Amino acid sequence: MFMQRVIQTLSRWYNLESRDLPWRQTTDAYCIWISEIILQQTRVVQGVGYYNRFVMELPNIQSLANAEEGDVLKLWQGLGYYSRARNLHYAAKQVMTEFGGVFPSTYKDILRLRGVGNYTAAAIASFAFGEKVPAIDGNVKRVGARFFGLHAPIHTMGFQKELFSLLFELMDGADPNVFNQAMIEVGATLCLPTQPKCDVCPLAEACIARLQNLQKQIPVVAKKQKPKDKYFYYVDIEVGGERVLVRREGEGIWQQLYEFPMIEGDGADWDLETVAKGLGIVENFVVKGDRSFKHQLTHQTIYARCWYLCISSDKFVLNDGWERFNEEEFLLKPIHRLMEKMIKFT
DNA sequence: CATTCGTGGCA
DNA sequence: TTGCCAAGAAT
Repeated sequence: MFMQRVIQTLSRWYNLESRDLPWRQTTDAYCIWISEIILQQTRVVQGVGYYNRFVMELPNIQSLANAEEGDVLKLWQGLGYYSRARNLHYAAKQVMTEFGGVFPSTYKDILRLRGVGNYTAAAIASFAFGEKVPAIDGNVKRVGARFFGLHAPIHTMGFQKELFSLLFELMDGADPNVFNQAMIEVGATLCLPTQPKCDVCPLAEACIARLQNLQKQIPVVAKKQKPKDKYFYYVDIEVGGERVLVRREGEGIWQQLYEFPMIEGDGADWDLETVAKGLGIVENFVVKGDRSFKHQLTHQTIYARCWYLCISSDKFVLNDGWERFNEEEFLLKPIHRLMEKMIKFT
């Protein structure tokens, strides 16, 4: 049939033209799992280095389950969405306790793991175990919407259910591994949001959006809300050659990562005296520098100002939760990009 | 169903 | 400079 030939063309294109990526060299469910978590909302070029370091350092489920959470976070340093690292660690323990140390091999079982949702479970089940289940990520949503000519907004459940049904039917008889990988690959390299390369696309002859010239109208994407402003005032304190850090607690952003002592402000141009008092610093100090920068997040913009203080003596008493780090120790602790930027300032 | 989680590249 | 958003999941 026509569709069967299109899928053959897709498969042939994938085998000839797909990128050579490290996680495509293995059928080890553990490695594929690590790669899928790393690649959530993350570009391949950014994730590949993290993947190589991660599987080198923690090559199997046992080593990850037995690792310290701080070491797992350290491997994640700078990648963002740090709950992925904590969930990964938690899920490794799940595999040890709930699955007897053997990585689950079905979509249904894989879905039980913390941090593994619809897409990731389908990806692992099809890539590592050949299970027939569509893996629908952002790429496949775009490819599918255009290929089937779906006008529903891609973030809705209605779209998700219809696409799942259509893909499940389309992949009948195909190799689930190759089919899913190929759909993702088409989205990542050809079926781009703007300027899709329809002239070299293996799906072009059957693509509704292309046949009706609707590539600009499909997929229908919801507008994103504007970022809100937040103002963080940090102090970089040096005490006797050591720096002061605080570990973030609670439920918010960057939880369990280290940062300079900070108070949140309202946007007014606070002076260092006010910030220091707000942090409970009453000893004499000397200002060594004053740097500020803007940091973009998904739904907020953080305006951070960093002051570099030198506390004059060893009489300085650390507040509760404050810790001292020398340069060597400091680099071993999990820190995030914001911290790295600040350190470059001082 | 809407928000909240990072980071970096690019038009 | 600003906006967009990439191999999503949890709440």
